Amino acid sequence: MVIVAGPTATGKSRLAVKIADALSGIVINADSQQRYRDLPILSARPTPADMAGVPHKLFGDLGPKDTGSAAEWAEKAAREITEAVNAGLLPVVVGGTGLYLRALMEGLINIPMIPAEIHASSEALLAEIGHVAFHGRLNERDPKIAERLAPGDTHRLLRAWDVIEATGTSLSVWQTTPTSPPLSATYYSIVTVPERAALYGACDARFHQMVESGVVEELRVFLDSGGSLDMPVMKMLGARELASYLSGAATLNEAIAAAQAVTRHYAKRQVTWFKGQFNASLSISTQYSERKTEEILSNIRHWVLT
RNA sequence: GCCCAGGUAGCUCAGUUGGUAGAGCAAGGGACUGAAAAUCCCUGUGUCGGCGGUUCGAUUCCGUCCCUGGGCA
Repeated sequence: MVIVAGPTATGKSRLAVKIADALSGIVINADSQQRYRDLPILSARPTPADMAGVPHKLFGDLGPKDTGSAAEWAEKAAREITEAVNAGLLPVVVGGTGLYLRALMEGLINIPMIPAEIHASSEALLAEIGHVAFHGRLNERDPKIAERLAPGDTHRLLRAWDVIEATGTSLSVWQTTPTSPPLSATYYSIVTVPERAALYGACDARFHQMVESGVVEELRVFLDSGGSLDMPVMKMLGARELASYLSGAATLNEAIAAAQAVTRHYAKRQVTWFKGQFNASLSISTQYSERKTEEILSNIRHWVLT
């Protein structure tokens, strides 16, 4: 299968469609936020026109209150991939969520599901005693993992606590167990990493484009029809910023500038991830553009043959 | 032309009772093993508007000039 990865706003979706179109494939989403059914403009989900007759999977499979996870996604993706291959189609997985791609390509450590009550009590404890004390407690239970975690690192602290509570074994021990991917496959992976100024320019321009396409109205309608700020969808970049405009706390221009800034920050984090955590078959050092299509396709064809 | 208030980091500003300066944001680097568009960690030299003067020493005091905003003519 083919993987198209890279930071946001680099033209991954268009490239994926080109590849799928040329090599009779289907596109499978590996972007955590584009899985949400709501707010398609804000998540930069491909429009029906963008999809250009190519089948697209795992776009919009989550409701606004759902929380996805890398492992759960990887299993779904593995099913879609198997199905596609059985139908004689080339799976083209596209997205910027690095952890999702890792879960698919390498697998995650095989820890049993944490019971919801345990996670809830971990959260309650953290809320009650605060980060520093919580980190201290973790250090008593599981010093090996605690020393690697910053006291402010909410998610990882909770995860480590959940794991020791639910399994009695340190997450650091679990992390030494071998991982295995949900399916065995070979990958041709492409990563788009443009030079910084171009990347940021693209982020800014794309958010501007979203405004022209009606994101503000999209969010207004969502919030007016039962959506609220504490739902998991609202971690979409720009959601809070635009909401503060809608509530009158900021001007539109301020909201746009703030949303562009968080988008840039995210893109930067992605660059760091793909640089350090992802080993690509082909790295493209600019935005994707139509002119590169032939070269990329011939690389893929060559890979298929070998 | 006159009178105020300013001119300090990319931006908004603090500050130094004279010993060459620091916050927020921006920016840069990094981490990442079932919330990942999440969650974190690290990084602050800049002719303190220009030129003179006083002083051992001036970003700080004095003079002058330039620039910006406001007011009066």
